[in-house]
Amino acid sequence: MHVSPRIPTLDDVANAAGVSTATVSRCLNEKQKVSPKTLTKVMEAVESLGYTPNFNARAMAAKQSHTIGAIIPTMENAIFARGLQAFQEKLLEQGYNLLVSSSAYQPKLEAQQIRELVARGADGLLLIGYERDEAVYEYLARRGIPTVLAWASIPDSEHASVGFDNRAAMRLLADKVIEMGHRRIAVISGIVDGNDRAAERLAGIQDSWQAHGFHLDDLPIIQTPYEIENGATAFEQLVQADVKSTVIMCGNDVLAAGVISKARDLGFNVPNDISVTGFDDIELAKHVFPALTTVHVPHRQMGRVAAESLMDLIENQVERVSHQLDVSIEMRASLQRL
Amino acid sequence: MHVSPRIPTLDDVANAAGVSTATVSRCLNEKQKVSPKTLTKVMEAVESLGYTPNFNARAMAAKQSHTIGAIIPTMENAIFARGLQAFQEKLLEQGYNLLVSSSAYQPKLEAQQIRELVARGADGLLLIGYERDEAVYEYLARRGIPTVLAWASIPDSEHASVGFDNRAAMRLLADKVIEMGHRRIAVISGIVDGNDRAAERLAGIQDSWQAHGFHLDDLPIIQTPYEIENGATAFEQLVQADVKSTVIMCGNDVLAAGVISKARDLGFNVPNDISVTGFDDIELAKHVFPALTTVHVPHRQMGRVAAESLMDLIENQVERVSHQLDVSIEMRASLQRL
DNA sequence: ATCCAAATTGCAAGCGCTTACATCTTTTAA
DNA sequence: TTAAAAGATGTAAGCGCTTGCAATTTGGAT
Repeated sequence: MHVSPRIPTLDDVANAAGVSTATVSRCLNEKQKVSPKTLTKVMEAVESLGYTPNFNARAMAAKQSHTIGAIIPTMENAIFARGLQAFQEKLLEQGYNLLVSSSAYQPKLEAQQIRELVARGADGLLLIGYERDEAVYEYLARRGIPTVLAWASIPDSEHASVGFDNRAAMRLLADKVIEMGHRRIAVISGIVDGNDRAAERLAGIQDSWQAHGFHLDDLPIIQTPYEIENGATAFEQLVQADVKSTVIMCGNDVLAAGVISKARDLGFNVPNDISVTGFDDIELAKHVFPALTTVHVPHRQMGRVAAESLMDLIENQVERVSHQLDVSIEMRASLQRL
Repeated sequence: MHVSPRIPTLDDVANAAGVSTATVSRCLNEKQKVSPKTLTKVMEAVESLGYTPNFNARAMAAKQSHTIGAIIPTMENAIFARGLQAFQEKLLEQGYNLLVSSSAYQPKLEAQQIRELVARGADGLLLIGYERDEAVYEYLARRGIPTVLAWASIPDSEHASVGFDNRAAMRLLADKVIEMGHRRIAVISGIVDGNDRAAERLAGIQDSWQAHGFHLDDLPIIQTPYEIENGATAFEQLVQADVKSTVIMCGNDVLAAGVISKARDLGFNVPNDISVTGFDDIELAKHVFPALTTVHVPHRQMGRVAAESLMDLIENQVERVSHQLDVSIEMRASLQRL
């Protein structure tokens, strides 16, 4: 179908401009090392030939790709969108490109994609959370790939990280819920297995619950993947199982949105009959009805700081640092004093 | 910081296994051309060295990357998520990888990212919609990059496409709205400029409006970027401008969700006081209250078919084809008979 | 004019892999 | 037993670019 068109190379440009490939390369990468005259000449040739540098060749020769890889658990909902957006913007400022892939919350897939990105020559990596096979970290260390972990705060300081304490944050919210008089809480959590953020959030609720003198056996918990539909289903199960709670605490806003939706379908008035809380404070949280009480996460700041940290690791070879960001409780109508 | 660890190469593996690099390469790519004995030997070496092929080198030598690039207008909301997911799944089945970037609805940025992906050696491209500078298409043609356009049906058949007729679909919905007795419609559209889907959807409403004998001057229209917050704001503007409409037709579900949210805040009962419609039928549509009447788009099918078409273009060098998929109107509670 | 440092350029060696082609082994069939 | 076919492996030439180093030019300063 295609007539295999000849794609212009550095050589072509060099010939057209009557200089060596080295000079052309310099025009493209270190303009200041080239005389203005030559620069013009070369750029004209580039222009008229429609030359675009071959990325693979460039990365191979230069041994760096100016590319950062990020692997996020999902693109299906907006959880990571804003943070990643900020991350990318910051990277672009520094002349780096971002390659994103999604692991669908599957550690195996994530490991595979890490290798893929490294094989593609990523100069650095952004990973979500800290819980993963030790072999993965070893691999990264062996290859010397600067990596920052985000969306979580890391217990040990073995890795660079930018995030917040999911456990403490959720505990804060749970404390507030209990303070407001709630004594029958049900939890709809994300799948805890292989997801440290979900696990910590759940633990935060449990911490609070126990600290207030309650027994873990009296805390109903459903785990389900982060999807709006699953939040709805989980709530329905709770109702069918005749669990009487005054508040549903959800592992994130997406689940909470599902709960609110289903609750209304089933004739519950939120928050009069039952309160609901979320986590993340994604855009949706303000727009469900009633507006969602949730934990506000500084997504954009996290993305920005993560980018800066990573740049530091890569370019300045600085030591790993961990940034712990502050979160806050966003009180909205979905949570009512009992 | 890093001690620049030595990363194993094909050569290392070859030495370790006592064979030539060519043989190792064959073990990795065309096992059947190698004796079982050598294969084992080589694979062991690969294993013990922790070898991972260098993607850039491979792509350069083989002149193909087994990588497909996709540029979508936004990752911020779920509009493209499901379709892209299906697209990727299909690609993986065929041994291809997907590189995604987002153009933020900016044609300039899209053009730049197209070059970027091509420079990275993408074997093919998935683009959204058809409206773009002719120069871009020329560039693609010149480089011989197989491309399929999705989420729209293409008027001419110059390009391969997989999508649906946004205009006809929206017109169908508008017809229904008018049939249900609505005579005062207000439109909250996406930004039409540089977005053919948005433009066609708007045109679809106008088609219907005029076909029913109304005058375009009597059809209030607000254009705003696809964000939930913007839908809310736009509705507020409509109210403040004292536009009395019985239904708000939105360019997509995200805008509609914002409208529903703001309408409630302002004391409107949807759909009793005012009806709302969307487009896309993303997951959220079922879960807002009242559930959103919208145009159902077969996202997953579109993704799958797009992948198949692209594979065909690339591997079988078949001619371009256009697939037009069927959409349907999803009647839900947000639209009420007048 | 003359010389030297600084500024420009070119040369050529890779970067890590694939693959056409040549070479060497093994198998098969007469 | 032997020659030809088939199978397995090796050789080496790139793929398109960057970059250390050498060669050349330029621009003062003397």
